[in-house]
Amino acid sequence: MDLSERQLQILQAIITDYVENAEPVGSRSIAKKYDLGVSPATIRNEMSDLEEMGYLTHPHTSAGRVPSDKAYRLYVNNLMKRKNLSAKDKKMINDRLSASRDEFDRTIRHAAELLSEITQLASFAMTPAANEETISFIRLMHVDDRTLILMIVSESGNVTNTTLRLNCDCTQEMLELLSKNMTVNYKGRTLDDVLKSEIIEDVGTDIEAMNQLRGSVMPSFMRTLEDMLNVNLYMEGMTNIFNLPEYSSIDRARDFMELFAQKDWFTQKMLARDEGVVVTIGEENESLKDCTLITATYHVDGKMVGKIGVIGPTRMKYDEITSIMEYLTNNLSETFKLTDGSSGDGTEDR
Amino acid sequence: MDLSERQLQILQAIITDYVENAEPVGSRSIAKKYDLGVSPATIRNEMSDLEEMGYLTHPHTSAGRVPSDKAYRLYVNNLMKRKNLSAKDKKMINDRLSASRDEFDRTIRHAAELLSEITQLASFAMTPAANEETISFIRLMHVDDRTLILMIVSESGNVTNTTLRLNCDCTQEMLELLSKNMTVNYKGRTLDDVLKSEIIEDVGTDIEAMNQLRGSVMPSFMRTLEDMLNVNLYMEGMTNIFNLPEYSSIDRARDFMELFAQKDWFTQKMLARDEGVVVTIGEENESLKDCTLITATYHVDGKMVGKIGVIGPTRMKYDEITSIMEYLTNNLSETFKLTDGSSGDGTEDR
DNA sequence: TGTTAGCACTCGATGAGTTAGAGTGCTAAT
DNA sequence: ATTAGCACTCTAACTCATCGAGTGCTAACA
Repeated sequence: MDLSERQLQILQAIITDYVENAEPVGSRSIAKKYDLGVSPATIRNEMSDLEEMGYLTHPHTSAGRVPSDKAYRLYVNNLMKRKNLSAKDKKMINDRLSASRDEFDRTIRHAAELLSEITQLASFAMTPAANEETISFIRLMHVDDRTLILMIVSESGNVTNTTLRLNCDCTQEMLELLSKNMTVNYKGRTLDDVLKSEIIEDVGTDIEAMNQLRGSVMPSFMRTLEDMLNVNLYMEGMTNIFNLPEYSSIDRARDFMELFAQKDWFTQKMLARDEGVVVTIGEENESLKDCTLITATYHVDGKMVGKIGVIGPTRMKYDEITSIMEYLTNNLSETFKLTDGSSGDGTEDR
Repeated sequence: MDLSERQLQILQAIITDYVENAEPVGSRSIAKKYDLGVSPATIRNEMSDLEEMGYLTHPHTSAGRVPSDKAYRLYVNNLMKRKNLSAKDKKMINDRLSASRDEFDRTIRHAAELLSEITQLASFAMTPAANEETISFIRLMHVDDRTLILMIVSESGNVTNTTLRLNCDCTQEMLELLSKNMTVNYKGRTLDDVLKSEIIEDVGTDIEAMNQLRGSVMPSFMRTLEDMLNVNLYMEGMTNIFNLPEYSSIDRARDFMELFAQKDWFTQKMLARDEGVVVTIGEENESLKDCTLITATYHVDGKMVGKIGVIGPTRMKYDEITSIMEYLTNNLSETFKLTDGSSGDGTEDR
C-alpha cells in the first residue's frame, strides 16, 4: 500500500525533526515548524495511520512519534536528496588526503579520521583485500648461513617479507635456485589460488639439502601469503558516540565498544558487503540491531576494492553522510589511480 | 612520622576491603572481618589519625573511609607481598604464548590479550623501540625500469621495504651500485644516528643519472627508516573497564576511552617510563589522574626493550597484577632470547 | 593512658506522593 | 475530509519522610 503525498511529507518532517533533536516528535511541533497547511489534529490522524503501517513507533501513550527502521529505509530509498558538501568539508578532505597521498596506509587512516571528524560518528577504513592479487616474483636472500629473508612481490607492487632462521645451512646458490623454482611455479597466480593449492614438491632437483631447505621455507611462505591477505582496519572516532543521547547509558555504550574490539570479526563482516554506498539500518544488521552502518568502496588502480564506513545510531543524517562518503571514496579512488609517475618528488611509496 | 604496627594493619585491612568491594569501609566491618583484637571505636580513632595523615579520605561525614593515592603508594612500596600465580593463570600464559612463539608481533599482541583477560582490566603491549638497532645492509631491487623495491635490513634481522615509482629510468646496475654505496655508508650505524645525520651526497660517481636516482631514493629511504622506528602498540580489553563501578558514569568512561584513542601520544608516554615493573598511582600520573598505570619491560635478544602495561582505577589488586606482569615479562624475554635455531619447524619468523 | 560502650548526629539513598506538561485519541462540529 | 475541543495518559521533576550506615564525641573502664 502506497503512502499519500501528505503522508510522505509528514514522515519526512518527523524524520528530519527526530534526526535533529533525538526526541519523539509531536503533531503540534510538526504543524508549527513545517508548513504543511493542515492542523495538528489532521497530522495526528495521519501519524496514527503511519504507525499502523509500521513507519512510526510510540515510546509510550503520551509521547510523540519516533521513526522506525522501516521509515528510515523508505527515506533512504525514496525520500532523501543528495546534499552538496560544504566548501569547508570539501577543502578539508582535499587538503588532508593530498597531504598523505604518497603513503598508502596513512592515507587510508586519514580517510577514516576525516570521516569521523566530519560526521562526528565512529568510522573505519580498510585497505583492499588482496585475494585477487597475483604474484610477480619470490626471492630468497642470503643473510648468513642460517638466516634468510623471504620476499614476495605482487604484480601491483605489494611487497611482504619475513626473516627465517633455519636449522640447516644454506648457500647463496641454493637460495637462488629455490627462488627461481618458486617464482616459476607461482608467478601470475593469485594469492587465493596459491594458498588453496597443494604445496608443490618438485624442486627441480633431488639434492637432499635442497629438499630440506624447501621443507623449511614452504610453511613460512604460506604463512606470509596469509599475512598479505590480511586487510588493515583503522577505526577512528569510537568515542564520538559517547556524545549521543542514544549511548548515554553505560550498557549501550559498552555493547557498542565491545563490538569493535573484535576487529577480525568486524573485518569479515565488512568484507562481505557489496560495493558502492551501502546502508543497513537497525534490524537489517545481524548484530548492531540499533545501529546504522554505511559503507562505501574505493578502488586502487581501478581494480582492488577497499572500504570505508560510518557507524552510528539509526538516527543519523543519511543525506549528508552518504554524500560525504561518496565524495570521499571518489577522491580516494582518484588518488590511487595508476599514476604516470609525474607527481610529487618522483617517488611513490606503497 | 611513622605509622604504628596497628595503623599499618588497619590501613592494609581497609585497602584489602576497598579493593575487593569498591565501597567505603567502615570501622565496624573492619573489626568484624579482620581479627585485629580491638573494638570498632579504637579503629575509628586510628582511622581518624590516618585520615589526618593523608592516607584515607572521606566521601562525606557519614560514609566509611577510602584509601588515598598515598595509601596505595605505601601499600605498594612496603606492605604488599608478591602473590604466586594460580596454576591456571600460569598454564594459560605458557600455552598461549608458546602457541604464537614464532611470530613476533602476534606474540606481543597475545601478551596484551592475556594480560587483560587475567586482570580484567585494560592492557597494552608495545614492540621494542628500534632506535638502537643497527643497519646491516640496504638493497634496491629492480622491478621494472621505473619501479624498484627499497629494502633495509637491520642487524637483528628486522626487514622493512617500500616500493618506489620513479620518474626516471633506472637500470639494474645503477641500483646495485647505489645499494652498495648506501650499505657502505650506513652499515653498522644505528637508525637514530642515520636519521639525525646529514644526507650523504657522495654517490661515488658523478654520472648525472645516478645522482638523479639518489635524489629520488633518499627521501623514501629516510621515511622508511622512520617507519622502522615506529613501535607497534596493541591495546586490549579497553571495554573491561565498563564493568568497574569507577566507570559507571558515562563521563568517566568517555574520558578513559578518549585517552587511548590518542595512540601516538600514549606511545610516547609509555616509552618514557623506566624499565622493570613501574607503578604510578593516581596523581602521580600526568593525565589519568584517577587511574593506576603499571608497566613492565621485556627484552628481545637480551637487549631491546619492549613494554607491557595495565591501566585501571587506583583501586586494583596491586599484588596480583605486579606478580602476573613479572611472570609474563620474564616469559616473554625467555621467548625472545637469541635462539640457537633448534626449535619448532626449523624456521623462525620475525 | 589507652580502650571501649553508648549515643547523638550527619548525610546519602530510597521510595512514596504530587504536580506539570506534553501529547494522544476520541467526539462532535464545520 | 478536516478541525477544535477536551478528557485521558504517562513521564519527568520535585518534595518530603524515612532508613541506615557510619562517624565523632563523651564518659566510663582497665
